[in-house]
Amino acid sequence: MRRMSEEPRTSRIQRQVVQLILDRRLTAGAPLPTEAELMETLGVSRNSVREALKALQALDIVEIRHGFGTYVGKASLTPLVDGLTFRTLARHDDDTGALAEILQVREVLEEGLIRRVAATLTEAELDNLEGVVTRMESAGGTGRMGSTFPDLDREFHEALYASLGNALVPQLLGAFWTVFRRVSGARGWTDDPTPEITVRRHRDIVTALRARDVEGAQRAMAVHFRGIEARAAEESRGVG
Amino acid sequence: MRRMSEEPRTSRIQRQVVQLILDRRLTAGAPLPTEAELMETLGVSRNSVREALKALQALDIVEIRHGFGTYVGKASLTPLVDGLTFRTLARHDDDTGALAEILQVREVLEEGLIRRVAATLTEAELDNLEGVVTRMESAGGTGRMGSTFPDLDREFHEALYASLGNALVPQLLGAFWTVFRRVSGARGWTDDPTPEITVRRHRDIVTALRARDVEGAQRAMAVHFRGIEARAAEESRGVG
DNA sequence: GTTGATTTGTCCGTATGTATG
DNA sequence: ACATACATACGGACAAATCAA
Repeated sequence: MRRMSEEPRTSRIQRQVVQLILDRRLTAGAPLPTEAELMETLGVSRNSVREALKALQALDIVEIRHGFGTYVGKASLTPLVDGLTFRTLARHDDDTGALAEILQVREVLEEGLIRRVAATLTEAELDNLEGVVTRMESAGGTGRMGSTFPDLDREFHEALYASLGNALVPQLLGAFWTVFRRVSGARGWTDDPTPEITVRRHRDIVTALRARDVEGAQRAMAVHFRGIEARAAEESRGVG
Repeated sequence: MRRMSEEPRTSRIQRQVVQLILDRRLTAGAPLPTEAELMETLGVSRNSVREALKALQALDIVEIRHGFGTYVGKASLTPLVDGLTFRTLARHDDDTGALAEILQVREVLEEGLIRRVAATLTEAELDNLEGVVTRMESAGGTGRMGSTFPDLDREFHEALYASLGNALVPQLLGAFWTVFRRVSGARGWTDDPTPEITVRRHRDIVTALRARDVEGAQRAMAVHFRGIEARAAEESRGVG
């Protein structure tokens, strides 16, 4: 007769800590019991507590501040970023494939999302978007492309879907964007060689949105992604 | 004179282990150095090694088997599932909001994706989809709904996008699906009260696809999601 | 089936670094 | 400068799980 294998202590502690957060209705930033308190409450050693907290920290469910305390985390999508980055970098065989998959998901998402915001975008929001494009233009025109240009690109896509009121959307898109950029950096890719064209793609999107042309906006977004895909393919060809 | 705060040891070890996997071109399932070897190679204590490995395990970048060894993980999207589940459960204020956000992302994704597969789906794949729907029908018709019905629903949506050749898509959809189901379970929601309608929605999708009616397929998918949203809203209203 | 070797799981005690007052 | 509270890190020890002889 073999005893059913029990759950590992660390996993159990992880669940218990999560349950504690849920039960006490703690929100992000709220202080958690100290390691010593958790040791006593749960009846386990410090090592077990620490290993469980480290795992939860990796998921951004708890945040540990050295010499200060442990707090409820923001549960951001950084674990997704880390995982996707690792996946992409680890697939040496199917090099450009993993990035292309992420790009396709982003493309499908944004082409669908832009249809939904096209009708609800206010003039003020359109002005804001146009302002971002103008800043992209001046950033790209001043010779060498600083770190601001990609950030403005990200800002554009985030601002575009702000009116949806869906907090998950910008986080997901931001996660994909960050993975793309990290992998690009790790592979030593050059910056956008034709920023003027990229700026124009964005301006086309705003123009279509201002005209309340839903189909045109989606088409402009699709064209934008064709450019990104072509560039990614070009870069990976140049490296491989 | 204050020394610049150094990077925490555990974080550094995490990066080093990841780098080791990348440098040695290890793929999922490949054995990693033992804790003792890592201790010596990296010149750190066993606890530090273990905490780093626990964090990487939470990200599914490494897999630890008790009494056996440590291996390269599959880098699945389970961290995303854990994070989204926690987020949804932790937001007591905006209860149904977090689930609705996930549902909206899934909806935008699937409505866009079905357009792309509509043209490339083979007759064999359509037959397979129809088979899944038929099994759903019989599972729902036999009185009480076992655990097979939701699984068949998931199988349908996964098989639908298999021809895309994008491995990320089914994983992402599967992650959203799992979160939805876990949260439903945690809230004690009942099973689908009208399985016949759900089955019909799926059959409508297959019918449209078989007719190569792209618009119709997208519309059928949209209708399907309207039903899911309505049910979710109903359930959360009944609980709240 | 038992034993032994290997590897991870858990615990303890101690010392050190960090942030706050 | 000092004291307190807390997380970080180390070394040693034993328990539990797995596999192979």
